[in-house]
Amino acid sequence: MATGRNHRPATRSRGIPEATVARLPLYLRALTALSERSVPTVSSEELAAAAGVNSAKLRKDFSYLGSYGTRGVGYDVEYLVYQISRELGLTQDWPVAIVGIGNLGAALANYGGFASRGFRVAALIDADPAMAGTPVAGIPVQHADDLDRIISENGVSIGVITTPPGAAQQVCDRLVAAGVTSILNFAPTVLSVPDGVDVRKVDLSIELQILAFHEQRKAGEEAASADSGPDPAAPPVRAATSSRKGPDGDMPAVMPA
Amino acid sequence: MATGRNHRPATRSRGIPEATVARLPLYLRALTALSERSVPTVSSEELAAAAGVNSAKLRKDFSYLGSYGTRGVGYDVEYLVYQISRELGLTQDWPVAIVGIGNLGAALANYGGFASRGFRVAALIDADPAMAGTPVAGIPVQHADDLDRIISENGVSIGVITTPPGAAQQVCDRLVAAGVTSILNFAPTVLSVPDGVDVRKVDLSIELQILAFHEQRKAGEEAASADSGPDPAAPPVRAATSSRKGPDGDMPAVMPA
DNA sequence: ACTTGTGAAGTCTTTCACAGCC
DNA sequence: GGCTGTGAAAGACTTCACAAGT
Repeated sequence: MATGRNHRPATRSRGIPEATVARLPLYLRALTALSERSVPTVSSEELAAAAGVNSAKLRKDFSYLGSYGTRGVGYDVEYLVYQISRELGLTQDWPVAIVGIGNLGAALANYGGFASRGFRVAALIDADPAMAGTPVAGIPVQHADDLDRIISENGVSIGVITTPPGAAQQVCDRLVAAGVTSILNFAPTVLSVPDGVDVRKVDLSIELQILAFHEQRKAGEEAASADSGPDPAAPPVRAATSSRKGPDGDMPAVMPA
Repeated sequence: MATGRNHRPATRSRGIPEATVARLPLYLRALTALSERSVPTVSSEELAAAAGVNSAKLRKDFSYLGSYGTRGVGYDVEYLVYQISRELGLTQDWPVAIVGIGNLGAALANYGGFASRGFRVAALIDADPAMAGTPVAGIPVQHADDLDRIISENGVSIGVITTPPGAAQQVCDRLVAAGVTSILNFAPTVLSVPDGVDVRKVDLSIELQILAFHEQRKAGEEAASADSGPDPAAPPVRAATSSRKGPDGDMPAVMPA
């Protein structure tokens, strides 16, 4: 796992499954909406619907946190909001630094969802000297030369990388050296980090490619009869006679030079 | 053999596991980089390292596509690039429409990774009449009133939603009505769509919250040298005052009225 | 000698279904 | 009547380890 994943082996620490952790924010959002409408309690069925999951899964998820519901009644909204927030660490303030203030970096700096929940954009950093001082979302951009100082002065432990791919690894190294231990990476690169540093990746083009895969399936199914396939751009050629065995779409065999 | 029949694996992706599909773009990116450096062949070990996964997983993934390697040698880079591209449906052109041209929408419109592989930003749509006609990333923004026409005229089947959350479901409905069958949703909302429509979600604040969870745990580990509590599992301590039995941190202030 | 491809084993996640409580 | 909490079963995914091929 070159992505610097944090593997916590056998020793059963009080482990909440990763899949559950990934859904807690979803529940929290749904609960917050209910809270704003002053709904006092909610059943697993209702909450699950609002969060877009099924209710058995939700109940199982909550069971890892403790017994926070009341049989026959449901869950107390405010109480759950607090418990999940605490579990996620959102009862404290997390200063975040965004590195790479291009289109995407600026969009993130302006994104309301950040500030709304424990996260505070503490610094914007860019390598372009021309940007230094320019305020983006009301926060002045600082130069990358000062990255170290900025990170430690602000006590930043979560960094967001929105640089071009070529710069991402280097920025990552510097962030880690300065004390950052969690990174959200928007650059389409595989980052390598030392043990103990978490990386999460958001990759727009990967998401689109996954959609395209399913989209293609749908189209193929529809016209399952004819239409053997539009001849795409020059397919590479494969060598010699041999044991190719693609599941269906085998192709004219040719080999690259 | 297994006891059960093969039921639909939720997202029917005939044969190829969803987890594998999600990694194909990663492999493709690594392969493209190799291709650009004119590397002719690559072993599962090398390619796995470049993609940030382990080699057994990669080989298993490829085995779902067919036997595209050569034992004792490795994989032919160009050939694999083609096969994966075809599998993902990237040998054809996918016109994409982005709805909601705020900061994020504009960032996406400018994002090079889109165009680079089969995806073409065919239309930008926004509800603000003041934006109509303004070019963003060289493409004029069109008004949401014409959404229907724009989608069908351009043959768009993939839509990207970057509107504020309040507008997302409505936009989604209109996209679906106009013929879109795959949606990439950046709005922090659970979209409901009819069967046959795929939705993928990218949620920035969720990613941050997951990082915060792990970050918090790291901090706690450091400090609490002694194990966090007497008993991590749930012992039948349910007596005492009331029936709450959270793992450790019991309530502070935020209880309901 | 070297690397792929894959059954089998292991682990993680989801779902079922019902006991227990309101 | 209601609903939660949870063992147990089912299923999906990963990893192991080695036979088979070049």
